[in-house]
Amino acid sequence: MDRHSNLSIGQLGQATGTKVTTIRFYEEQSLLREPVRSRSGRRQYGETDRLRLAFIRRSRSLGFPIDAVRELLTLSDDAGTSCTAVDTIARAHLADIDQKIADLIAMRTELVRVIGSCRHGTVADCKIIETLAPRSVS
Amino acid sequence: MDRHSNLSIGQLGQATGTKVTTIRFYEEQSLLREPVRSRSGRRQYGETDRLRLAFIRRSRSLGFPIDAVRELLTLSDDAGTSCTAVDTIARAHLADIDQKIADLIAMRTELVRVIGSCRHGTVADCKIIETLAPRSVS
DNA sequence: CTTGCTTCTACAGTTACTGTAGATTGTATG
DNA sequence: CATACAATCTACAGTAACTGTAGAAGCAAG
Repeated sequence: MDRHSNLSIGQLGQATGTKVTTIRFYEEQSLLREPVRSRSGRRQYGETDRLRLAFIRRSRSLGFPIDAVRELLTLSDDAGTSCTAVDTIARAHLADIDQKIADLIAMRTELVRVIGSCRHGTVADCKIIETLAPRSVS
Repeated sequence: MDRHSNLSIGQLGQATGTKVTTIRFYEEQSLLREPVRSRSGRRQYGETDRLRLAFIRRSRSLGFPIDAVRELLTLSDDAGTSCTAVDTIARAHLADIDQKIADLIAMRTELVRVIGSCRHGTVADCKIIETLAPRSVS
């Protein structure tokens, strides 16, 4: 009682903030499975598709390229994937995620500081550039 | 004693993990100022450019589109920007940043769980998709 | 002075969408 | 039931943000 909430492509788009064309694009890239079709050929989606698409969109907006999203999805998809493979993928992304979190917190802190100083009537000069330490390049 | 560390475009690319062509692209988009040129016409960069480019790259990898990066840069650039304007920009991005942080922490937690279960020899089925609550659509 | 690497401009190609055209279908009134 | 109007279909062209390549010129080492 969940598989077949039966969303049209338009409704799925609405529910996830995704353009209809983008959904078809993800299908073409096999990020989304080919959905069941109605007698007249229209795509029919369920709750699982909605969660999956929401995940894809969120990941993309966090700056993960399509290939990274694909990898993260395999963690969910293949219950049959070996522990070693899962571990490798998960670990690889963990380092990246930690870096992203640290960067965002630094940005956040600086923005809060600027907003605070604004509230007291002062235009603080924003040091947002300096707060992100340059990435160490191998 | 900082303005003129005199980096070539190649060195700047190295220092920030950016392709030379991408640097020229950012210049064209006025994310980077037009640099001083050597007598023979080669671009010469300084420490300020390096920090700025590092910031741009980091922001991009965090999923901020070019226009958002441009806005964040104006916070740093225009000491003359009004307090109201600064506050508006900063606040607008703050909400986005908080959402990104929450998403990344959720992903991180799930990855850590999967890695942990792997270490104990079990293949946990990864619930990473479910951890990101679907974005509420206005 | 030549060999080889870097940089230059200009433009074509790639990734990840986004929009559009023309046909078909589903549905909400008159 | 008709018919208008929105949603969907396929197919393909356009956009954003790079990325690569060609051909010419600069520079440093041997």
